[in-house]
Amino acid sequence: MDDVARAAGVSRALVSLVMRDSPLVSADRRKRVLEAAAKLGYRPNAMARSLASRKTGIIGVLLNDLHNPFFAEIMDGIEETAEREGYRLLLSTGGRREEREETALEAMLEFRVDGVILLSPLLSSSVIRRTAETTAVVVLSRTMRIQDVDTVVTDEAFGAQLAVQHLIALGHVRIAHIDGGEYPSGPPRRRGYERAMKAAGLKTMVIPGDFSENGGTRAAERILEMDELPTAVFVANDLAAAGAMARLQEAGLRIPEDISIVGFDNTFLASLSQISLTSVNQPRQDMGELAVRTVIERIRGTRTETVHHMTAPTLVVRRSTSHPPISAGWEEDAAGLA
Amino acid sequence: MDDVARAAGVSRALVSLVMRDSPLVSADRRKRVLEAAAKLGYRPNAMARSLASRKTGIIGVLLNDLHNPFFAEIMDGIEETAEREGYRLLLSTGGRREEREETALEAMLEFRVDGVILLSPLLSSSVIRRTAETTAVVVLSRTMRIQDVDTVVTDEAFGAQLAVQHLIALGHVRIAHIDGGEYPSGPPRRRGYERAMKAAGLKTMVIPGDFSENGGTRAAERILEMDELPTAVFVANDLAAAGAMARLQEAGLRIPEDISIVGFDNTFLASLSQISLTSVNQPRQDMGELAVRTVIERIRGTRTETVHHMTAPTLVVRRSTSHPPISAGWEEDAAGLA
DNA sequence: CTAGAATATGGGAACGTTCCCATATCCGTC
DNA sequence: GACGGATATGGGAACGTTCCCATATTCTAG
Repeated sequence: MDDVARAAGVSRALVSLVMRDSPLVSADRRKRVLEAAAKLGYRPNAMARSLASRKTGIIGVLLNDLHNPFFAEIMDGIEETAEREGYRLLLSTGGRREEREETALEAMLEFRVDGVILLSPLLSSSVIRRTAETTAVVVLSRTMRIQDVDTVVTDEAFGAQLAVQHLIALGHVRIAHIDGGEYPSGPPRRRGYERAMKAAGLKTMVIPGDFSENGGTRAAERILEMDELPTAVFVANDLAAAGAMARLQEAGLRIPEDISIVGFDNTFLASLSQISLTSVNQPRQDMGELAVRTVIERIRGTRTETVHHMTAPTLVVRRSTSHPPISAGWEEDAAGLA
Repeated sequence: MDDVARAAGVSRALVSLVMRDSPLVSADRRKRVLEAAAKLGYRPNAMARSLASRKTGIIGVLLNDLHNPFFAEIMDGIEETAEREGYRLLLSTGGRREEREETALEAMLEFRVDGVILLSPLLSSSVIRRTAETTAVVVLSRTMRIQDVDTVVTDEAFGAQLAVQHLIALGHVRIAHIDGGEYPSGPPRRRGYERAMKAAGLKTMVIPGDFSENGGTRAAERILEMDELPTAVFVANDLAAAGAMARLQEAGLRIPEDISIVGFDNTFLASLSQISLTSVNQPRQDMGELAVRTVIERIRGTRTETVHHMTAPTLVVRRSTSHPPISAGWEEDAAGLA
């Protein structure tokens, strides 16, 4: 910077003003400075800048898992909004291990990021709460809701209700649920299923599962052993739904003629033509955008009370759902199909 | 830091030594400093540290596309190796647009990262070459090979040959190729196919395509119009292969009984039980590791000549390939099967 | 013309570290 | 019991910016 100032015949302070394109500098000088900078290949040092200005203009994003396409779409929303608001992003990954997440968070804080967005963190809420005392923090997760920390969550139970209501509207009565176990998202999705079934006066059938393809396959086997098969299955996520579909088809059932399937998350998987799965969609991009806005409000001090945002999912209907089979024996439906 | 020094009754320099856990400080003082730091909630400022030490210990990674699971696995390798070597990562995404990639790269350079890894960059090679003049740069890409810049690439043509040789070994003779068009990876994969077919004295059949599911579907339609169907198809990537499979099955062909399919990239897709696709696998994690090692060599100055690493793919065989149908009429194969 | 405001520029002290060198302390040795 | 050599500690100048305030210059109006 000194060199540039010398080459342009001005002071360091003026170069600084030009580089931050302040309006206070005359066109003449600005041009001279820019030319000198270009000739010398000068590039401002972001470290020094942040040190002197006591802010970095950086929002740290802690991703727990790069493999999950779910986060990629959230990142789209985050990136776009951050760019528009003039913030830079510092991504970091926790590799699905709490301990590594902690190190990664610590590293971000050492960089004095202005704010942090935690995507489905594994971190304990005490660590998160402590961090939030000194830095702007937003937790974006499917369910976690931490007192005194801003959050953006999805109304998972509502999503599950949408799925079940869709099946009921098609005429289904025997609707099973392959659940997601005790992972954070499992319980709310199960709860939504139970609530919608009860509201319609139907009997619930919950088959334990997890969020893996294999879990779906195993649960499908338990369904095949049942005396009277369900005509529809709501599965806790798309991957398990794909596993269940494969197993049911292998047993000779046609989808959706013999049995309808609904998934959750509307991942890339659901859109594949081999699978074409009706699925609950979360507004991922919007969630990312909301997270950025929320953290920026904190950074700028525009808002000081804690806020909990909740986004509503929608249902994307594909070829894996239709009316129940006539042989299932409900007169109304049979009539409806004729 | 001053506060910590005061609280521990030592000098700032000593605190600095303790924080970098230098062996020169006595156990007694070290303990006092650490206690004071903990009590005051002191966290070293990474910006100031880098500024003063003139190095950041950071390797920047420019990802062009978070959605592509391909990169997630490369990142696994990169993360693990970087951690082991004591480097931190600064991730950034280019969102598949050259101009945004350029901004992102510029931002990293402003942070004075010690080195940069570019994953399948869209950047022009002149920009990359210019960057490499001042900073350690490694380009990890499927094909791009830039003069004077270190690269890690996959031998894509070799992968294609593996696929074709596998089909030939199974007894196939009429083997078609749905290609990837002019995207960087299209030509080398096509070339590998052609080379392997010619080496076996077989006639090539190339159907133009792209890397999308739809492209695969359309190409499959062209195959269905052929007078004599091929008994096997090698598709330029998994996604297009899935599209082609769906269309061929819809036309009543069984896979692999009537027609065998091979994909490329061995993505998550290929492993799904609905698809179970034989596919060419790239050693992604190793590629990530290699990229980190290569850039570190440059940073440390252990090596000054340019190096081009090439990694060899392997073939993962699944249920989408088997012997050609007997009705295809090649005596030897029929005999072999009997 | 000139006072006073507005506009541009420059000077120097931060920012929170590391690094180099100087100094203080402690050993064992002859 | 002084002497060299380790071993620990401290002091102060970097690092490359921004920020605050002072000063120089230009403009405007009376």
